Amino acid sequence: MPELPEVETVRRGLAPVMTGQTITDAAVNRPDLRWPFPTRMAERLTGAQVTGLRRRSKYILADLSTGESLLIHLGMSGRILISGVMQGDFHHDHPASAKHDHVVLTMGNGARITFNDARRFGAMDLLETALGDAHPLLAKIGPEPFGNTFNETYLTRALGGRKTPIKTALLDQHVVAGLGNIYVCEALYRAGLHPARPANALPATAVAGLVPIIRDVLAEAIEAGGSSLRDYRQADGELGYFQHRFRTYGRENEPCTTPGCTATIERIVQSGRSSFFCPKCQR
DNA sequence: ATGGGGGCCTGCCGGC
DNA sequence: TGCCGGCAGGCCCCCA
Repeated sequence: MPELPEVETVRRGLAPVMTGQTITDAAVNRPDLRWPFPTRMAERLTGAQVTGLRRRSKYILADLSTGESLLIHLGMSGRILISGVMQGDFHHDHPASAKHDHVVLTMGNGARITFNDARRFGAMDLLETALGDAHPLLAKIGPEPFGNTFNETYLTRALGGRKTPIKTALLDQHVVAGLGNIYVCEALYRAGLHPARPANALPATAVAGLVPIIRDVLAEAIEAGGSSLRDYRQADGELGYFQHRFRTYGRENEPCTTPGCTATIERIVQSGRSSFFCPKCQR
């Protein structure tokens, strides 16, 4: 499910109900997700106060008063839902004991934080907060797209020498953090770049243009609460609505929406993933 | 070092 | 109604 905008939306939803609260109970309903949970995870979570919620790439990090941080990745189908507390004007409840509810945290304020993941490509781990990005899953991830180190100079170097298609390169988390299949397709459409263009053959102007385009598409998606396909929800149960602004993703055979363009969106497969693009607008 | 493909899982949808 | 293939927002790992 989740790319950077969806993960950031979930983080923002969790922050007000988790920050400053103590985890009074941790129900761990299976031994693993993609990998085994860390030893005694439930015990290490119970009684800990959540001092802050951060995001790095597509990971959520909950810093705990114990000196550890809970690392969460949603994989493809992971969801986090809040229940048991009033959320704004509405109370979104979550059916008790739903299928694939793998971890449920109960907070001191009564909130229940449920991690549900049908496909179990998600992950959870505990690491020493002081380790920072030294965790194996974080160590090799590229710069945050909204950070200063993600700029034209950096991107030129990162793409240089890479013959791989620009689509594949931008999907590579070592190049830039947080992009997934949807937002790469949308960014390349905005940039007017064909997804099969070799990454190392882009003109300097195209590379320079990608930096603000990537930031814009992600920022707009965050503002819209992410994109809701299939089962994605914000943590409060609300749907995101950026999917209504897709120009290419999932629009195979539909008309290109660029004013004056009469072409239809095409789909190709690159590195086993669908790429959607307009053959006239993207070269 | 780069890149391609397999594999991990479950669910859903369309076609027969 | 049922079965089957194809597809899905991610990413690690192995191989060339």
